[in-house]
Amino acid sequence: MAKVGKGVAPRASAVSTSDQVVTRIVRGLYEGQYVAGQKLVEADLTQRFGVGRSTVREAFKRLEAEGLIAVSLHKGASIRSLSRSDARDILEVVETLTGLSARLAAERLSRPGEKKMLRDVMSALKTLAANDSFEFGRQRGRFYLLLAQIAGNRELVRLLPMVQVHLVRAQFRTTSGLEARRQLIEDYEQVVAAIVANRGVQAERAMKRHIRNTARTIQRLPDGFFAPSAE
Amino acid sequence: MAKVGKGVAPRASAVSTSDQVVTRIVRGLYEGQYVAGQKLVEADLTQRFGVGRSTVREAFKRLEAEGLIAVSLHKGASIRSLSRSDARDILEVVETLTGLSARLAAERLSRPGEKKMLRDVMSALKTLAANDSFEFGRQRGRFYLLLAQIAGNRELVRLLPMVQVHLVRAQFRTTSGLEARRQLIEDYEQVVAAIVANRGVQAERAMKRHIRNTARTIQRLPDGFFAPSAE
DNA sequence: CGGAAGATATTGTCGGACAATCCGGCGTGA
DNA sequence: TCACGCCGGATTGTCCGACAATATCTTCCG
Repeated sequence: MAKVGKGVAPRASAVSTSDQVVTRIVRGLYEGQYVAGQKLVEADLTQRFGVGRSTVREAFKRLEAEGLIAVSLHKGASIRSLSRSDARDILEVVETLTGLSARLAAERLSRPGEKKMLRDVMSALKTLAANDSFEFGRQRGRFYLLLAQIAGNRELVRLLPMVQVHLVRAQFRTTSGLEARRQLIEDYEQVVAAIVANRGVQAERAMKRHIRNTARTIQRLPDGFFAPSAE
Repeated sequence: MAKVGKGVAPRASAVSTSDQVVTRIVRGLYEGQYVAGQKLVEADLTQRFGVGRSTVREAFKRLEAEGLIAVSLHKGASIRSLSRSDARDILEVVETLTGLSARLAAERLSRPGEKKMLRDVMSALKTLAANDSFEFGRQRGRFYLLLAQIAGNRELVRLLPMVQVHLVRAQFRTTSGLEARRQLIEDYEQVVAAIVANRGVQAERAMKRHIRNTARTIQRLPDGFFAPSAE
């Protein structure tokens, strides 16, 4: 064991530079800084972030594996843009994964702090609903992550953020009006109520219903919102 | 990984060198060439594969995002080894995803060639059951991929191979005796039967039951097969 | 025998180099 | 005018070497 010496500095640098690049790009996505389909030029990012090209390329590899960007040989990286069927496919998967999350969370809710965390996230959502769109999106992501954590399934924690809720959100963020947010919070309330009552099946059903409603709303959008179908 | 689509394959060279490295490492996993927990040293792989270090590092990034290896800062990459709860978590997720796959495949089975493909994969599995363990595993992966394709959900096609069935298989391959393979084929037969009969719910139930059985078998293994729990 | 100081190995990141490939513009011919 | 093919710049894919930061091994001393 290494000499611990004085006050252990909070290891802020437990993240590699390429991870930081990933974070910054994802944040840019959330902030609407990138448009679906937009190209990401290596030289551009190396300069903007002040890092080497290898670092940017490693970040690209990870973002590609996570489905946030598309990289084609000799043509470079671009923000992935979804066709109508892509959106449908993704939301079908999200439906089952978040459903599983909700069910397991209800079945395994045990530690006392967890109920409080749920309440906190919900109240934060309510506060933000009228305000900033960006922070509301972040908080929403935190809600899903919290469910996965309460569910006690690390694979869900790993997979859920990777499932491109980012992207769906980024591409269709413009549509989430104030009324939609009220509906969303109402849906979440039902899910949370079922979870704290340890009713797994009910929580799963409520969550799936919510995702299906979201999917229906998105599918009603005109073609202009989607990339041309790849089939 | 790819190479399953239509007959026309004009993109023979649509793979970058780092993708080839990924493929070779995954193949090595299937072949039992790597042990869970084993370290992957960059210099070693650069020499063995005759590629540059950046290429190997990019391959690592992707393998890490897919959950096949674990990379920690300044300590390098190693084949991910699963604790008992990791295995449980992964199989819970696999259960819902393959269940969804089976249900959608049953609901959307339409093109006539698909029934034939299902039959072909099944007969190939039966042929291989008594023989090579490696090829059997490959064919098994092809079965799941085929279901996702028939389901017509590209996100499933993208996610399923990433869900580390590889790893579960690599780590617990030794346990899959001949009797287990017969049982597996029987389970698959039921799934296929439900799919060609367009009975979605039934197909999903059969598939989930199969995965649960697999999980139960794995959980019965002694502690020595697992990495020490990370909680 | 334990543990600390030093030596060695490995990784993280940068910068440069070069070939392969893509893309946009230009000229030519119909 | 339009189609087509060629050309040159821009961008990517990959390799190499360099160096600092960190981890791991070795050795020596009390």
